[in-house]
This record gives sequence, C-alpha cells and structure tokens, in this order.
Amino acid sequence: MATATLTRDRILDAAMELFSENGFRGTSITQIETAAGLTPGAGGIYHHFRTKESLLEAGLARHLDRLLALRDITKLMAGLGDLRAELMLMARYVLSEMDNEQTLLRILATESRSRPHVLDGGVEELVRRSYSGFAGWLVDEANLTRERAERIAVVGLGALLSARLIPTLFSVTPTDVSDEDFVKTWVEMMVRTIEES
Amino acid sequence: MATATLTRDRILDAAMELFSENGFRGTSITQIETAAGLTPGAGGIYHHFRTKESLLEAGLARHLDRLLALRDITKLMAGLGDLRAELMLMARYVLSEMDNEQTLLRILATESRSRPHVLDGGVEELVRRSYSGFAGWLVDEANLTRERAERIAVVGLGALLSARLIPTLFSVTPTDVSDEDFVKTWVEMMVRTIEES
Amino acid sequence: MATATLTRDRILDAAMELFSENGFRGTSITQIETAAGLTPGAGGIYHHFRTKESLLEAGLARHLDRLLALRDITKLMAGLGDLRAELMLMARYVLSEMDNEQTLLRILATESRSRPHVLDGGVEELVRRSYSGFAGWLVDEANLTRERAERIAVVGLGALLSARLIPTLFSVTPTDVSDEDFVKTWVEMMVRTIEES
Amino acid sequence: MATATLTRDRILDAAMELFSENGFRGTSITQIETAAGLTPGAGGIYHHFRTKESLLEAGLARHLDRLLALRDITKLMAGLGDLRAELMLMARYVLSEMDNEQTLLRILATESRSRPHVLDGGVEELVRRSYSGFAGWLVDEANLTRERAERIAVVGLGALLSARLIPTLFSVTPTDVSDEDFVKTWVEMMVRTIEES
DNA sequence: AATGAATGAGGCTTCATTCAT
DNA sequence: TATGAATGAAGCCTCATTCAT
Repeated sequence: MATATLTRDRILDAAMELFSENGFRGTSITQIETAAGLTPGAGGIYHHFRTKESLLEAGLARHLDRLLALRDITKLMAGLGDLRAELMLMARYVLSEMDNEQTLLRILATESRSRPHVLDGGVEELVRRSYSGFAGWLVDEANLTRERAERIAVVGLGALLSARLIPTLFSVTPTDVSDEDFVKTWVEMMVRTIEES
Repeated sequence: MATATLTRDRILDAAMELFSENGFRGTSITQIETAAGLTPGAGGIYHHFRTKESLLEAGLARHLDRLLALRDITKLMAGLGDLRAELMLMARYVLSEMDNEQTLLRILATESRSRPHVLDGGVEELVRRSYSGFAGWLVDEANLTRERAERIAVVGLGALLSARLIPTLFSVTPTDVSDEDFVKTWVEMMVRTIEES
Repeated sequence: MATATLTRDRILDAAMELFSENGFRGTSITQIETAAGLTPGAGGIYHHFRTKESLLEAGLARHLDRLLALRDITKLMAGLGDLRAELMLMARYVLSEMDNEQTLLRILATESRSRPHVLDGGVEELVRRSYSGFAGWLVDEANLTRERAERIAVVGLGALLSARLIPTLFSVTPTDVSDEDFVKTWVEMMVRTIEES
Repeated sequence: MATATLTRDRILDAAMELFSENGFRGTSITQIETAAGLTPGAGGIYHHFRTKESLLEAGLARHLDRLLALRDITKLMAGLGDLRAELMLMARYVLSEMDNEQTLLRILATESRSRPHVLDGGVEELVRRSYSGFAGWLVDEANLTRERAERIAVVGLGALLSARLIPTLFSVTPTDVSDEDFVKTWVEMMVRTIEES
C-alpha cells in the first residue's frame, strides 16, 4: 500500500510536469507511464486514476489545496510597523510563490477554457482571496478605506503578478530590469501612493 | 481569385478563433473546415495551407504584423503637455488593444512552449518594444533618466497588462473594481511615482 | 491541335518515366502534371486522358506497339552464313533492346499482377513471339528440328534476358563480367550446342 | 507471449503475401489487419511494428535470412563425380528455390527502386554469392579457371533464373517447353560448354 | 485547352481505454 | 498491482477526379 501511494504520486508528478510542458492534449498516457516508471502503453495508470482527465483534476486539486492552505502571509507581517519592509517582503513572497507554481500557471492558462469543470471555482477563489487579502492588509496596515485599498491592490498585485506571468506563459523576457530593482521600484510606488492617500 | 482569397481568410479566421478557444491540438482540421464553410473532412484546407501548423504560423504572423505595424501610440501623445491625460489615454489604449488581441494572447499562452518555432522572435520583439517604447515615452515626457524610466515602465505596464491577462487566460475576475476606477488609480500611482522622481 | 498532341505526348512520357521509377500507385497525377509542364493539381491531364489508369494503358500500348512493330531482326540476318557472327549480332541486339525498354520492364514487373487488364495479351504475345521467332531462326539457320530449336531457344534467350532483367528489376549487379565477355561466352555456348546437335 | 509471437507472425505472413500480390503501396494496413485476424482499422499492427515500412523490412529480412542461411547446395554435391547428375540437381534446386520465393521476387521487383533502403545490401549479397558460389563449384568440379567459370556461371545461372523470373514477374509463359525438357537441355548445354573448355 | 478550387474516399497513425493474465 | 494485447474512434493528410471559369 505504501508502494501504491508512491506510485500514485509518481504518476501525478510526472503527469503535471508533462502537462505543463506539452499541454494536456499534447501528453499521452503512454508518456506519463514512461515518466512514472510504468510499462509504456500498458495502461497501468488506470489502477490509480479512472481517466486521463481525472489525473488532471487530482493534480490541480493538489496544487490548489497547497496554495489555499498557505497561512495568510499578510498575517505574518501584521504590525511590524515598517511599511516599506513589509511591502518588500510581500513582493518577494509573491514572486517566489509564482516561481514555485509555474507548472500550475501553465496548465491553468492552457486548460482553463477548454476544461472549465476541472477548475470549478477553486482558481477563482484562490485569485480573489489573494487580491482581497492584500487589500485587507492595506486597510489594516495603512489605514486605507476598503474601497481605496481594493483599487490599489488590483494595480499593485497585478504589477507583481505580471512580472512572472509574462515570462512564464509567453517564454519572453520583457526587460532587463533585475528582480531586485523591480521590487525596489514597486515598493516605492506603493509607498508613495499609500502615504499620500 | 476573389473567392480564393476569401476562402483563405475565412479559414484563417475560423482557425484562430478555434485555436484560441480549444487550443491548437484541441482543434481539428475538420472543425476548421466546417467553420470555414468547407466540406468537413475533405481536406480542402490543404489547397490553402500546407499543414495544420502552417495555418497557425500564418495566423500568428497576421496578428503580429498588425501589432508591429501599429503606429507607436506614444508618438501620438507626445507633447500634449498634460501628463495625467496622456497616461490615461495610454492606459485605455493598452487595455483596449489587449481586448482586441484576446485570441492572440490565448494562443500564445497555450502554444509558446510546445511550438517555440512558430513564434520565433516575433513575440519577443513585440513585447520588448512595448516596454521600451513606454520607457522612452517616460523619458521624453517626464524627464526621467532612461534607467529609472525602464524600472517604472516594467511595473506600470505590467500592472496594466495583468488587468487583462488574468481574466483572459484564467477565466477569472480577480476583483470588482471597474475599468474606470482601475485606470484612475493607475494614473494616480504613476503620477506620484513620476513626479517625485 | 499540334500543341494538343505535343502536350499529350509530354504527359505520356512524363507518366511512364515516373511510373517506372516510383510505380503506378507511387506516382500522383500532380507529379505527372508538374513533370509535363502543366499546373500541378489543376487536373489538366484530364483533357487528354480519361483516367490515371488510361494513361498507363496508353503508355504501355505505345511501348508494345513499337516492339511488336519492330521488323523481325532474325529476318535481317537470315542467310548471312556465319552462325557465330549472327549469334553475336542477335545477342547484342537483344541486350540493347532490353536497355531501351527498362521503363517498360519495370512497369510490367510492378503492375502486371495488380492490373492484368492493362496488359491484356499484348505482353504475352510479345514474349512468345520473341521466343518462337528465335526458335524459328534456329530451325532455318542451323537446321534444327522445331522441337529441339524451341528448347535451345528457351535456355539461350533466357540467359540473354536475365542479364538485363536482374540489374534492371532488382538494382543489383550479379557479377563483374563485362558485356563483351558475356556475349562471347553465350555465343560459344550456343555454337557448341547447335553444332553437335 | 505465445499469442504475441503468433500474432506477429500472422501479420508478417499476411503482409508479405499481400505485398507480393498488390505491391507495398497497393496494400493497406487495414487489409493486413483483416488478413491477420485483427480488427480492421484499429491499428493493432502497431503493437507489433512501428511502421508499415518496418513491416516490409522485417518481412524481407526473414526471407533473406532464410536464403542466406541455406547450406550452400554446391557443397552437398561436391565430389559426386557425375557432372551431368550434379548439374541436373543444381538446376532443379534453383528452380524449386525460385518457386519458393515467388513472394520475395515480386516484392523485390516492385520495391527495390522506390525503397532502396529496405534492401540495403542484403539482396546484392545474396545474388552475388549465388553467382560466385556456382562459379566456385565449376572451378572445383570441372577444373575451370576462375575467370572462365565466372563467365559460364553468368550465362548458365542466368538461363535458369529467367525461366522463373519471367513467369513470376510478368505473368507470362514464354513457351510450352516442360520443366523437365528445359532442365535436360540446360544440362546438355552446360556440359558441352564445360567439357571442351 | 488550361486553371483554381473543391470534394469524397481512403490511408497511416495515435491514443484512451479495456480485458485477461 | 502490473502487463501485453486489442479495440474504436478520431486525426492529419493525400489523391483522383470534377466543375466553373
């Protein structure tokens, strides 16, 4: 049974990796079996998953669960008192989380339209929670009204996300600005906007 | 010849639309033929395109050509004198251009990794040109150093782009902030950052 | 009309050449059109031939007509008096005729079984006439009985034919014996057999 | 595994038979599947062969292996002492081997030019070895010089081969001479040529 | 007579899935 | 649980042929 679980996980890892690289349709069950150490073409996967699609569902669920379970980082930083430092932490945290989830991002971008049911709210919830979490933090830490905080959050978090979305999804590097400089500039922008509010 | 051209274009339109909706692999030649008014399964497409993939190439080229040919909007606004107004125009322009190119965005996000050769520099060029064009405009209009302008451009343009990337690619609406409010806030943030530079 | 005829012939030549090289099925109408200087894929061939198969029929008929029309070479040599010389002439003639008809040989070998109707007796007649013509000549020139002449003809003419059949049909050179030596040996064999009869 | 091997062989047999009758191109995978007892059109063949062409390769290899492995018949007859008898055996052996290999002959004649790579030396080796084997035997048994033996071998073996090549490849019977008479005459011709050397 | 376009049929191959072992 | 084999469906592409111009 231990083995069973291991196999299941190996399959899931292999599948998600391949899905992210070649897309769901571009990945064959045989490829996944090979990558997972099963006999290619023998259908061994079907002892662990009912369907190719259910593999995708399980893989996505695993990613989303992890993300939804992350302790809200805004809470960690609450009340440190130094807005600049907190913002910088926040920026770095978002960037690194996006790096961790490249696989997920790619799969979502590829499959979210053709397979809406596999997402089924999970993604929507995750994204909205992130934006509103950030907005909430702005309310608490910077004494903004909810409304104003929300607007600033869309712009600010959007800027952060795009810095990773574009390279990850389009295989393109828009500029040569370093991460460090990017974060510094972003923090500055946020601070100026917030302070004068 | 009139017919020929029309058919070719109808095929191209149908194909790109379907590619954007179901992905390249998720779209069959037969579907495209049907959508273009040809007999399904008869291979009529092959009188106009050598390969399914060449269809994708031609379609992408058409989009990219159009975008690369766009008169640089920054030039249109140069010297109007009102930074706020210019920024607002710019923001609206970017958002609307992103709306026009949803099809392109989706295809790029789906295929850029599995079919790198079909992009072949065109996308990279387009993206980098956009960022550096915006940076250049900041230099001219706001008297920023090139370096500073570039950093602000990454953050600013990124924020703008993400406002459309996320809904378009992930079928998700992150917040309920209206476009209008979003633009207003973005302009404000940009102005504050720029003016105090 | 002159042009028409020329085009027809160009088509026929191109077709037979391609059939011999790639087989009937391996040759597409489009290839033939290209080789004949017509627009590829436009179906121009159908103004000259009803069917791809009728093209083959016409081409074969042309070859067979030519061969059946050849003045019987045995008559040319009748009564020269020198058996050796006559045999040598005969051998050279057969070899050279086989060289001229490589195209025909290849097509026959490829298509005679799958398309028996296109031959329809013509080939059988040609072959049998060749063998019996040679036998007849042996009767006349060497005073053999018809029966004996026929047996010798099968062996003798067969030896000659195989010298070209094998390289032409199998793309193989069985030995390094030169044509000249081959003919000399063949004549010698024939002479010894005939003289002691 | 037992089944597997059986299926594989059934496929191979069916394929070679069909190739020989209708040519490689004239035979569809579906036909082969049907003939081998698999579901038509289901692609079951691809569990045993990577490609239609690899089927041809495997089939040819099987034939060639068998032929190349045949104990050299000339050795069997060495030193019997009776040249006539040995020649007659030889002739019958060659004819019967040609009868066994009709399938191979037809496929080679059809495909050797359009698919040279599938033969790749094997056929050339087989043919040349046959001719030189026969020549070698003439050297040993009839005290001929190598050079003379080779010339006689080309003529003699050629005569034998053509007796089967022509009917097999062109579906034509050149004469009504019986096999028995043919062999008798051939032996006689060989003997006369050899003895007086 | 030639061309551009379209069509119907079919061919090779891939693939998710099932089943007996 | 894993494997070898088979299957049905579908996908891309080719091609002979027809038709309007």
